[in-house]
Amino acid sequence: MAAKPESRLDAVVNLSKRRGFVFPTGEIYGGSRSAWDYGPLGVELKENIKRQWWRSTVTGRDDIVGLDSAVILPRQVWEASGHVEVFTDPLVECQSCHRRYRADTLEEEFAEKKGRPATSLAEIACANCGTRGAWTEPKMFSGLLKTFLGPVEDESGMVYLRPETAQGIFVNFKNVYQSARRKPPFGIGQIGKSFRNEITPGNFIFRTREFEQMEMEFFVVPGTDEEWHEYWIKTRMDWYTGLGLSPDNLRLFEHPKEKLSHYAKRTVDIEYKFGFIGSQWGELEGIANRTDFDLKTHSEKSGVDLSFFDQASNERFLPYVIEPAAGLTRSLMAFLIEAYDEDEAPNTKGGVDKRIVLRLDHRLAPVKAAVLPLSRNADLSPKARDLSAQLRQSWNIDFDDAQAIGRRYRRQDEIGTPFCITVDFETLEDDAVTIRSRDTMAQERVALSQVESWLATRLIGC
RNA sequence: GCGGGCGUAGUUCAAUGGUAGAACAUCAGCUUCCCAAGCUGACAGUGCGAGUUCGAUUCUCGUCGCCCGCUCCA
Repeated sequence: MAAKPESRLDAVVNLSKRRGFVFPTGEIYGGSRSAWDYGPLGVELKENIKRQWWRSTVTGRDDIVGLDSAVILPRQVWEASGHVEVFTDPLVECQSCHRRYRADTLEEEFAEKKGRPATSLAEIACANCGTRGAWTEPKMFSGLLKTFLGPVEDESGMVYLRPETAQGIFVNFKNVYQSARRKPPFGIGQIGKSFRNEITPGNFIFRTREFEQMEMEFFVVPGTDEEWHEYWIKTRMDWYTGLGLSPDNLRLFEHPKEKLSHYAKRTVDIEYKFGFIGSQWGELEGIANRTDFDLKTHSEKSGVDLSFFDQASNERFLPYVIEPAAGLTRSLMAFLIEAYDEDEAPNTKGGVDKRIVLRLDHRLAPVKAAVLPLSRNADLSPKARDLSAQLRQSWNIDFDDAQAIGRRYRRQDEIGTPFCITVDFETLEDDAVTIRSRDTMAQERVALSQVESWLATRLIGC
């Protein structure tokens, strides 16, 4: 492989394509920049990330339960939540220099500067080229994706694809706390796809129109919200570092007050140093204090009282919400970039070769172990196949008997497989195999009967 | 969406107005083969569409996609 990775990011994109982690969607028809497809290894990695999130955020706790709500919700949900309004901006373009602006922003800025509202856009000059009033007609741009339900494609059947999974949680708030017998502080977690009509998708899988989120809404007693917010910022940060992201590549970004979302009192992003051209850093997760905005607006608009009755104080209250909202596909990208490593390994010619290793946490590795007969051989192959069939009951196991053993090790290194189990000619005599570790390349002789328990103690949490 | 750049096997590159070649990768075979070994062979490409032309991968236009810069980014 003639590799000339200009950056870690490029190297990871290259590897992803080559080894089947991520493919461009609809590639044979020229592709669609809205999304990416996850190949055999990518889907395993993605499932592993989900599993870790679900365990740490839902099933591993006694104060959080799970939910899987629909992608398409009643239209009123998005009208109530404010998304229909906030996601729709009137855009105009300067016909002289082609720069685009939000029409409402232009008017606001004009009013601020002149101390009076503009009579029309014609009065406003382009900040870029100075041309006055050369604006195109304002065009409404909506960040929400639409589709139609029912037999007729008209306004009445128009529905939105969810731009966040959170609203499915809010509208089910009462269902969940009653059926699951919960009271604040408690949370509801959900993993699923969301859709946003991004103007500029890009940076590999970083920004796509179809993406996957891991969101949790944590409902708390008002007044305790700020404390819980801090708790979740720390807890979520620990999750990323616990699965291998270096603290050096992570940072917190506090949203400035004036730029907060329509629902938020305070938002802190966890950012990862992706190495993009320009800003380097990209958001992995936003942790927002959504106050009681959502429950309040849904109570008002639906007519269903979503407040919670507290028997101790004999009062009803609307819980505040702390929301850690993580981008699953973004974290997948971060884990890949973090894990990517090149080191040197001796070759048979007495020199050294570059070795590409994905140093993924064992819990995230798509393949946990590979069973490799030293040689494709009537004695070794069946023995190796039996072993892999046995281990496959517990883990995702690869079997490979093609080409030289050294090459097979390198192939497994490249996809982050923690262990390679080699069945060799001695195995026929001593019923033992060699287990080689990805990170150290060290080998250990283990009895066939002990292989499963040997792996089990090293693959805890997988 | 606008402006600029780019699009040749899986990857990295080459060549040409007369329908493309290499390396590495992949696959098959041989070799008792422990860190990308050797030998033999195989698969495989001009993003897509139209136009000009006797003939287009090459020229032109459109389209799709990628990269950079704007606009947007809950």
